[in-house]
Amino acid sequence: MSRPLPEFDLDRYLPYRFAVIATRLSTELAAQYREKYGISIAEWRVLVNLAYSDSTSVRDIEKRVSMEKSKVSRAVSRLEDAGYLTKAIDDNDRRLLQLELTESGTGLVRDLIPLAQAYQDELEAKLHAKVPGLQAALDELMKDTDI
Amino acid sequence: MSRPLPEFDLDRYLPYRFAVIATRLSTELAAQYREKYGISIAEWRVLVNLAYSDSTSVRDIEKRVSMEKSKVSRAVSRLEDAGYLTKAIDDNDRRLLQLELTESGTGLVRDLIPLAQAYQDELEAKLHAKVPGLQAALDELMKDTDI
DNA sequence: CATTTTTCGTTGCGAATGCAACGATGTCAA
DNA sequence: TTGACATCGTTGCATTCGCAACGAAAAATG
Repeated sequence: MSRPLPEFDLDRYLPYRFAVIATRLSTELAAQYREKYGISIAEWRVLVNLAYSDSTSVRDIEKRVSMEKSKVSRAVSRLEDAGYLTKAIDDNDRRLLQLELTESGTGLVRDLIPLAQAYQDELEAKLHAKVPGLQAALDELMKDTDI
Repeated sequence: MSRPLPEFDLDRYLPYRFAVIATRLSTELAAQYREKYGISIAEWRVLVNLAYSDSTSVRDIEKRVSMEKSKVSRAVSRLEDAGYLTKAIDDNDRRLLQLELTESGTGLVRDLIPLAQAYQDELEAKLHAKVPGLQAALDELMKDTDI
């Protein structure tokens, strides 16, 4: 007969839980963005990072979002083609790109944010008092890039 | 001049945070699994679900893990080819599959679990007292399939 | 300086992904 | 019973993905 399996509580296993929840949250949102504005999640992240952080290069975004640089690069190219941002070479370091939202891109972000905020509000309402504890835990998990 | 952007705190935005953390956790783990045992995350999930839950059909796993059924189906096929599980037709409902780990599959799970548990322990150590609050929040987010 | 090493962004490529469509089976109602 | 409808798992297909390799540029080394 085979030996018994080790004890293991799949329902508390954090990598698994995070993956499942992240997929659910993102899929829901992605549907809204794609349907209404024709952009993907990767593109959404690039737009919002340009609008709400100091990230200006592909590398800045890559680091900040833990997104593969090829994924960032392709998202940026699509957004450029759509006229939502411009690429320029950084004069101080000619390897870097300086990404900048266009008027059109800024306008798009203005439209996207209320959708995002509404979803956030919905989640926080559902979580009630659990929000601070959750955010504190997420802070901790984000702390080291290399867990 | 363009109107200002709405207020928005990207660093607290839950779908975004979950996606980033989930990617980090999974990527780290996936490297270990692939390197040591040649299996993907999708395959890992199928194996562990068969070992530690009552899921026996593709659909059970699909529901439990929020994984596309085609993804489950392909993971199952690869695992079958590798000899880790068997497919049988459910006699009560001939549309369903009854998936079952082989000896070899059970052995593999026995090897995988300590790795997974070590990672969980590491995360919990890092989170200290924040674990219960986090798990409670995750419970809440998992509650409704359709958030 | 010259040379080696590192960094940035892009691209090629094979693998994985999600979606829709499909055949087979089961369910339900007329 | 029969026909319409729903469900399960697979597969085809276009898209996306991650990784490695690359050229260009900068930094480090000597």
